[in-house]
Amino acid sequence: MSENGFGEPSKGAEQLALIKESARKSKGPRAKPRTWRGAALAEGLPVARVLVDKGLLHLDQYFDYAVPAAMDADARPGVRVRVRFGARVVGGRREGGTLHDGFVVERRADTDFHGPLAPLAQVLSAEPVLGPGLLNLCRQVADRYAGALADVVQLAVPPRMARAERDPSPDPLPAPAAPPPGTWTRYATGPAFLQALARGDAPRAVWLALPGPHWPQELAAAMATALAAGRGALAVVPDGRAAARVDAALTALIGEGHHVVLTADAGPEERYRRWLAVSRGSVRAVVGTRAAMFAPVADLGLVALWDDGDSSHAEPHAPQPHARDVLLLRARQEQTAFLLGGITTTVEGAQLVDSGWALPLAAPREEVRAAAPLIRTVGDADQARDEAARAARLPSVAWQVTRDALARGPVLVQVPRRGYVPRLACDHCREPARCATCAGPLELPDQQGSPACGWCGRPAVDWSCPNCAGTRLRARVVGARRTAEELGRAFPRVPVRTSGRDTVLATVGAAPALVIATPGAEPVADEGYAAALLLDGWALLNRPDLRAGEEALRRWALAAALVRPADQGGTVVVLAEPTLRPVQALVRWDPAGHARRELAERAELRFPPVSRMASVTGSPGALADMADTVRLPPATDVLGPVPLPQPARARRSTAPGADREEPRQRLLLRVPPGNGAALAAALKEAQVLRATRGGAEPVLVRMDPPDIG
DNA sequence: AGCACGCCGACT
DNA sequence: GTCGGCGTGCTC
Repeated sequence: MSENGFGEPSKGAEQLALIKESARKSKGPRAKPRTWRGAALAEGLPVARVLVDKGLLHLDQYFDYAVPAAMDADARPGVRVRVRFGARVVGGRREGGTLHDGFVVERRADTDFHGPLAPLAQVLSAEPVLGPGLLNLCRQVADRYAGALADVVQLAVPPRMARAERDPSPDPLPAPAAPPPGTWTRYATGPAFLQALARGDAPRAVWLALPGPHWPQELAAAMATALAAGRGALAVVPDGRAAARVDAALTALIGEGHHVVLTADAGPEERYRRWLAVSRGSVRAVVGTRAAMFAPVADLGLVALWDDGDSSHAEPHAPQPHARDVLLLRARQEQTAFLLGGITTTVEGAQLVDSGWALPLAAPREEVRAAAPLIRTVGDADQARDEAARAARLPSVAWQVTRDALARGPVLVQVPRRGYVPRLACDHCREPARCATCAGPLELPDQQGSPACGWCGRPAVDWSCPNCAGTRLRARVVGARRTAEELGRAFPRVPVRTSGRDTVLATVGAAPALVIATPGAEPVADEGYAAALLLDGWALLNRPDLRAGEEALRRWALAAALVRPADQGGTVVVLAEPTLRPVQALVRWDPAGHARRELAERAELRFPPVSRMASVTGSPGALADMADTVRLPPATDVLGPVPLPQPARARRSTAPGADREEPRQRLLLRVPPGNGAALAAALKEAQVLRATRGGAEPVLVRMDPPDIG
């Protein structure tokens, strides 16, 4: 092995001969590695199989590179490297080619590439960040979503921070003692689930958490039990606030040093430092937000996901994997326990139970009654009878409950987002009002202004409802700030706190206060809220979305779960029709029943998640070409194509020529249960074919699109 | 995707 | 006679 691997004369001559030989087209699948330039190669395993970091489907394969002797020690599987890629052969020389990042996935003695190998340009770091387990997971996620491996790896491996890498990680602590079951005893099968974890088994449960403040401790106890059994544990939660609560609970249970928190607010370097501690096996428990779903926990024994209905669990970057699916893949691949918890249950959660893969983990009825607040509804009929409501935007029940509760503690007011810009609907039939010209939503731009289109800005003159021919408009939602002002005026001696998009409060004290919050930004009250007003009733339910009911129930229940139990006077007033299914589910506090009924309905209508779906988006021509190319599984339904409305985009089209773009259309593909993988594979194959063929316009493929009307 | 090779029209 | 159109094909 030569110290300086490059340019040794005798070897250089040999290489030249090999280059000439290669021009004669060598045969046989196991060619000995040959390389350009006069590099001395690593002696033992001179070939590195490299995943080149280019998110291109038709380059979704490994490339072999020669390992210069000088890089032999560092170029281990999993390390980051830089390689020259895309060079051309001119005469006997390689020219051009740009440097790309990549990962060594394997060291080999030989290659099946029929040609001379380019050498690795550089080993960026000797840290093996993409180990076999993580690589395998990324591969499965890429396949599941018809995406490119490199795209998934980019989501899974954080960017390198050299300083964090230099420092050693702490020595691993011995496993902590198993915690007592605590409030898990409130659930029928709670202790049994923990016992199975303690034995090192892999129980799987869909956990309908009781309302109230205990879920972070319960989640932490499950993790600590897995740790005590000598296994690792991973919990993914929707946001930093939830992560902080589980972190605090875990620290209280087993102290510091056993776990890390992986969230964005730690900053990139600290986050990478913690990630390395996990990757190096120093720490075996992780609490984090979405990206933590890939955390390479050693000997994983439990994966948990909290509130899988929260939209932040859907990764926005290609191929847009959902944390629930990634953790399901991990539970299967790594043979771990699985805990899908929430105040409500999604249809996907209900399906895991329905299929028998997971068991329901729920509390008996009397525990629910002891934990849930009293729910009161105010429907349209009540509001019509209520003169105070018409004058003052809030029904008198809400005023009474608020006044009453403010004597005992804080009151939470859940208001819809969007400040002062209420959208408009037909006063008679409640159909959302749309612009006659562009079908955009009609809005009231300011308090005194006249209604206008939110997309094209045209004023709505002579509006009439296409549904019922009504001519009067009403505000669909009351702006958050306005409600806050009104309530503040009504209770002048009570402090008003607001928590929303820009300023999210984590907690509020036990003293009387009005806490105005948008959905998802509700602070936790130290001793629970005395009452909650849920004011965004039909704004939530009116959305043209398959999940509108589930999502409304989820947001209401999350807010209601912060209120004291009914026997301590906890009351929730929800402004919504009491006959609607999600409203009834809230009143009876039966989110699991709601999810089961939604699931049954989806099954009947052959909607996801019972059937699997993919959407293909592009110009009409490109879609037709894609349809000709793809070899779909036999039982595929092809729905559409339908034109896709282009909201937002139309208003701020900055790209030149954006407006002469063809209208985009969407094709939906639906397969029966069990054919999702075949559909993904077929779409990926067609994408590769089309991209390789050249000249074809790209289309966007998305598995399990979340936004189908 | 980039990037270069390759085979047909209007220019010094 | 050449410069250059972007069709086609490859990237270890």
